[in-house]
Amino acid sequence: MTGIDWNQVRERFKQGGYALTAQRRLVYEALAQSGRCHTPHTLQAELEHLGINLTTVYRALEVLGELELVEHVHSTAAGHGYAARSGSHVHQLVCQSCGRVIEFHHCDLGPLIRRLARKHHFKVEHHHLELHGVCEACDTPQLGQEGHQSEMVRGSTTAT
Amino acid sequence: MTGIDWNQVRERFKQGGYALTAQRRLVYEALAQSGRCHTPHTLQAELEHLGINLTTVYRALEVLGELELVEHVHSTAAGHGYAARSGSHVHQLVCQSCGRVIEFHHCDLGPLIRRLARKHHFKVEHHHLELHGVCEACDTPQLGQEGHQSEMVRGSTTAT
DNA sequence: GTAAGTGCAAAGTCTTTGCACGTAT
DNA sequence: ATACGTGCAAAGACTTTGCACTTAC
Repeated sequence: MTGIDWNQVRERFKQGGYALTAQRRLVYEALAQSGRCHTPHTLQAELEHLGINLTTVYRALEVLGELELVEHVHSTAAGHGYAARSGSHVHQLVCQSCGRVIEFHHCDLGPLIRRLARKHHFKVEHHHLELHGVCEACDTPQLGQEGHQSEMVRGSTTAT
Repeated sequence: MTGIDWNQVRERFKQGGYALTAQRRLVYEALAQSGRCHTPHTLQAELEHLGINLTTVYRALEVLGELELVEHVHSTAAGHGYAARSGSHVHQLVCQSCGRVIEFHHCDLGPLIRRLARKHHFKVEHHHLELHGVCEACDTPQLGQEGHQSEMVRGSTTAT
């Protein structure tokens, strides 16, 4: 259940002029394989045993963001974080309970955008759409314990 | 060009159990009359001459947010900030150049949300939509200098 | 009159930066 | 071989908290 196209990732790094280091690969892998959103902190915690520094995680996320391999998510419940992204025009369904992220591409906002642009003489350049709610697993108690409960949500409970 | 319904604001405070103090009124007024998004920092700068503390601005914004009088905006260009909001289901057109915020209410996302909900068995509870671009004034150089160029954008250039 | 709000200063968080060492190309 | 990347520690930016004083209701 890996699903990461490393050749494509490698290519993306090359054309961006960045080196594909072990750390950057690990950060991306952790994000992509979890299928959830993470904060720099939770990613670092997950990669702790590999000796990866928090600073490195921040820097890796910055590079990955520039290469459009990860996306900033404003997950309201769990604070903000990052999630792996698959394309250039992507939106997310974010589970407020476990942080799971499901991407979708067709938002059908064209008509709305054209209407608003005309009405307000506003040149819309891009948009950000996020849907928040509860995923199937979290909505079904019996399925709820399917392993990795949100690292992210736990992580944000720093010192209550 | 005031347009603030103080009776409604007063009522909102009352039903929320908060006191409508001079400071809270000033913070809301500054936000609403500017029609732009601001950070706590820029708001405080604007209210500096009235002796309003940064801490107070933070606390006022928290209360105003709870009363749904202000909204958190993830304005990509200028960082994140707050903007006055008029209702309970609002979206924003944010000018990346001057921070101007234009609200709109009809997003027509119903069909999309139902489709995604069905497909992914996801219970969508709320959504966040923000459109970013360039407003008429900023797109028309001659009109560009219509007074208050973004306090916010300037503000974020803290120490370069 | 009393509970709630404010200002100030201090303490936390979260992020970024400088520098010497390590490593991918 | 060399420019780019990493780890560590320290600095910076942003936000929250404690406490005495003030104010709205």
